[in-house]
Amino acid sequence: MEYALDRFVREAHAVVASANLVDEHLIELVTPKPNIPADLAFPTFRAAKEVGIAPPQLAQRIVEKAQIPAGSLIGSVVATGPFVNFSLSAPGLAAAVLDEVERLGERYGSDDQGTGKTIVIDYSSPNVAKTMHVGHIRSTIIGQSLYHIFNFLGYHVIGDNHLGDWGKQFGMNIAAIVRWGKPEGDDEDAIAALDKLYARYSALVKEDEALRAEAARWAKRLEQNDPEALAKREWIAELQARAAQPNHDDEARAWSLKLEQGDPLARELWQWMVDLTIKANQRNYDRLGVRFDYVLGESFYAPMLDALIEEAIEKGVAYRDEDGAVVVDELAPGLPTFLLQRSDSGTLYHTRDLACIVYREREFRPVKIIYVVDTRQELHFRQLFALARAMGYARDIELIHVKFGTIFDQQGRPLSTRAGNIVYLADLLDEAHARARAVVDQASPDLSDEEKEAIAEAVGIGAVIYNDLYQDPRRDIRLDWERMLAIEGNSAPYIQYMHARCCSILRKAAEEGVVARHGDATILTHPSETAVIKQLAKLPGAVREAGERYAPFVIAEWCYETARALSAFYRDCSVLRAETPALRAARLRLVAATAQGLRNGLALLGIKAPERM
RNA sequence: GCGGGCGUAGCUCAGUGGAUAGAGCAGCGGUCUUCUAAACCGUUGGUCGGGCGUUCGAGUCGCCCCGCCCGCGCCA
Repeated sequence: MEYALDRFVREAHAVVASANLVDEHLIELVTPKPNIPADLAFPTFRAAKEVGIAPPQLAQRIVEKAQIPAGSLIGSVVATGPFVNFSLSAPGLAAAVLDEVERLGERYGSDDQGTGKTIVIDYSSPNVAKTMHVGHIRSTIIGQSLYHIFNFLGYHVIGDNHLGDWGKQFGMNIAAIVRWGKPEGDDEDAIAALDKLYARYSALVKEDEALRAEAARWAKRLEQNDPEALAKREWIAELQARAAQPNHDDEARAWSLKLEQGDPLARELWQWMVDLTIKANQRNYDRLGVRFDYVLGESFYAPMLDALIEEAIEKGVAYRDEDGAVVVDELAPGLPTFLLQRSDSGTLYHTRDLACIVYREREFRPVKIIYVVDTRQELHFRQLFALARAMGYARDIELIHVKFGTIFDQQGRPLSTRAGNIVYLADLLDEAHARARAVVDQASPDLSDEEKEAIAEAVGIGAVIYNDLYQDPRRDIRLDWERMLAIEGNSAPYIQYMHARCCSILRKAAEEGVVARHGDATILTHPSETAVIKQLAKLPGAVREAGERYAPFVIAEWCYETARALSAFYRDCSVLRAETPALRAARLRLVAATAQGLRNGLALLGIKAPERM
């Protein structure tokens, strides 16, 4: 699709080309820094070298030969040293952009580049039988935003919540339930109880590990004829005997195997946990505006695994070692080996993820599969992608791991039940809501309680979402409530507030019976007006860039810049008390368009835009 | 040891080969009888971790160091 700025770039390109001084392939246009009074620039350095004249001379000659066609969006072309600087025609841009926004409405900024193509996004993917905590928020929020962005770019997007509902962790859960009994209570309570059981069981596993490690240490000292060890011979033998007994880890692994093999009790407990978790998570998803097209957990792929393991062996990318484990050796230089099957015949997550790729390829024929997963799993995905390719799968699919950093507590420690520093997602959202509510109560006491609640929810949740989307997600982050729930400065509430101000103006205009529809946009030439219009014009490009970079923060940045531009306009240009009725009408169109643009941008982030705050 | 990531203002971060490196927070000083003060204005604050190189031009690309984080076959 060609938007106003696309046309501007095309026209500028044509102007340079038509001077017949430089080759097409040497024409690269760049966006100047904000302090340069231009909207597009052609740096002539490389072309000048090719042509054999000094850059400033070349720039000068291009400008001399430049012919701006009638109706062009180019307002002026000047040579500034070695640069050819193009400026937009403010009236022309205003007319074009407002027209586009009004014509496309909530589709303004969308594109058709993805038409007919499918993208699968794998996001959120919490573990079953665990309460969702802040650690799950990043994948959920980034994934949902990417869903909106690619959808807006015209792709058919499939969102899949790849639940962690299989594997040894369920062996642990089941073993714990068998040992200590099935928790009672409602969904959330039962899951909280399961969290505790799991922690209790892992502690035992850790103890076992310590025991085996100690036994091994003494065995080694014994081998080396260490005097102390020799003296404690009997005690060591007893220690080794204890360590050699099947322990909690073995028990868990056995239960996970039983689960895979369809043991009725294991299946029943597993199903109970899955249902429980899906129900409990739904409330978080509803609050965050997160929706999935599929919820296919790891268990879904279980029936495919045996055949795939055989296939991997037949194709020579894997082999069964002497213990019976199926091993995949270096698929590429420096890529560590990994397993597809345990020596006790249980499967592993690589196996299930491989099956998942095969399934998605067959069912959805996507052009991309995007995994929104913690950066710590980088190696896993490199191995997985290499394996899929080595087996001949996903030849025409781009496999993409969108990585993000880990959340640590304020002291920089990992979040863990043992450290007791877990922050649950629901608690975070509640706190965000409460803080926003306090501000609403103070700022807008006249609103109904119902309206205040809705605003507090939109603003509080918006703040949380924005906090995860406003920057490049690769860095690790420290849990900081003040920052996560920020409602000032570069934050969702600021953007929402500017949107609400637009709505307020439009509401008052409607009350006064002012009609905006036929306002002449070409009279919007005040610098603050032009700045807002230029921002609006940038949305389509921001959406494309966000897609190319898998980076919602590009949209967040656009929203913030737009809100700031609106703020300056709000300060400099009165709408309802504009100097003339024509100006008032034109500004009303601009305000309506800005509100629309902000709504669209926020929607791509998954953030609501209340009309009042 | 090998692999990945990060390092830009006191703090959190933009800056994807171009012109004088930008925001927010925090600090300091101002602005509500005027379309919502969740706002606005002014101001303080930088050896872009260090070095060498490539280039007309490097925060950005390459190499080498330094620091921090993460990962590396029977967990996910």
